[in-house]
Amino acid sequence: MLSKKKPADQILRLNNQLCFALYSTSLAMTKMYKPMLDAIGLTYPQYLVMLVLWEEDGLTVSEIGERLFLDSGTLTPLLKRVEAIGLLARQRDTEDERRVRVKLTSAGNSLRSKATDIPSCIQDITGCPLLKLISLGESIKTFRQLLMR
Amino acid sequence: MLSKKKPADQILRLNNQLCFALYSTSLAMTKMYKPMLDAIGLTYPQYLVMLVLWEEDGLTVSEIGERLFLDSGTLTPLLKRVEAIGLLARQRDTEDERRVRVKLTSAGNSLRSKATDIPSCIQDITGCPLLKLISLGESIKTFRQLLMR
DNA sequence: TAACTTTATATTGCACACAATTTAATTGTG
DNA sequence: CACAATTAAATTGTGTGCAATATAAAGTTA
Repeated sequence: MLSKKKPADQILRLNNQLCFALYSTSLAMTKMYKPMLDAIGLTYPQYLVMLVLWEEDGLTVSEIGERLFLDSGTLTPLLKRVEAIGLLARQRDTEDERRVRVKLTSAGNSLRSKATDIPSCIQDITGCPLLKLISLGESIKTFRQLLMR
Repeated sequence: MLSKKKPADQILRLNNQLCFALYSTSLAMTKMYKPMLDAIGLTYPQYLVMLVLWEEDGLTVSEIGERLFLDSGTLTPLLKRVEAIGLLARQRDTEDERRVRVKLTSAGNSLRSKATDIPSCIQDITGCPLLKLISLGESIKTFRQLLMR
């Protein structure tokens, strides 16, 4: 009968599985997106910000951060770059001068139609059935909830 | 009856699911690891390099890169930092001077025992059954294979 | 209302990721 | 053997992530 405790080798390999699987697959996903995002002039995190604003425009920096789980140290310079390419405008909230509201420009709104084609490419490239992709996404999000408790 | 084509809203939200689930969960995982890795003085990518070397010591930079899916632009400075804290040594291969072999120091080897405790913390923190974690890891790795074809 | 606390964003510094280029060593070819 | 082509790392430059700190506005309290 085998020992109940696994040797360090196995434990460290097991560890390898989930955390490294997430890490490496996330990077691989970003690489797969890159050619498509290059075509519309965005990086992946910038694309995420646009997705958020396409869902709800005029959010503050921290509201965007809540949705993407990113803080101002990441978002402020990122938003400035997206502003520099003309897709959004940042302006202090007149109600509360501490807040900065982020609004899409017309160019930012127009870009949405070009981005619509991107998602289906995951299916094309991976050949993975839609339901499988959805199911995997749900499992990962459930796990994220557990991690962030 | 509903239209077969989903509106852009839904498509862009769906897209949100898998790619953003991976991205945000990977970052959440790294944050969860941070206190444990701080205790042994490593960042998460540095920890990955140590995992690789604990499995097989004396690899070249590109061999480490193949296992982690990282290139020299990422690894060279990272390895220099880990070398600076005394866990490994980088030396040109005498057979082929283009290659740099990375070998653990005794401190690097000793650290292994301290790292053994880390993996089980995922189970403790998430309260997720081991088999579920393994299964999720396998699904993600399968998907990674499809992405990297 | 002046002093203190909290809140929202910005800044700074460090460590990745990665594309693109450079440097140096090795291999392949005539 | 000379020389072009290939290979392995290193370097450079840009863009994240994030901790820690700074700044400034709003809210709170004595």
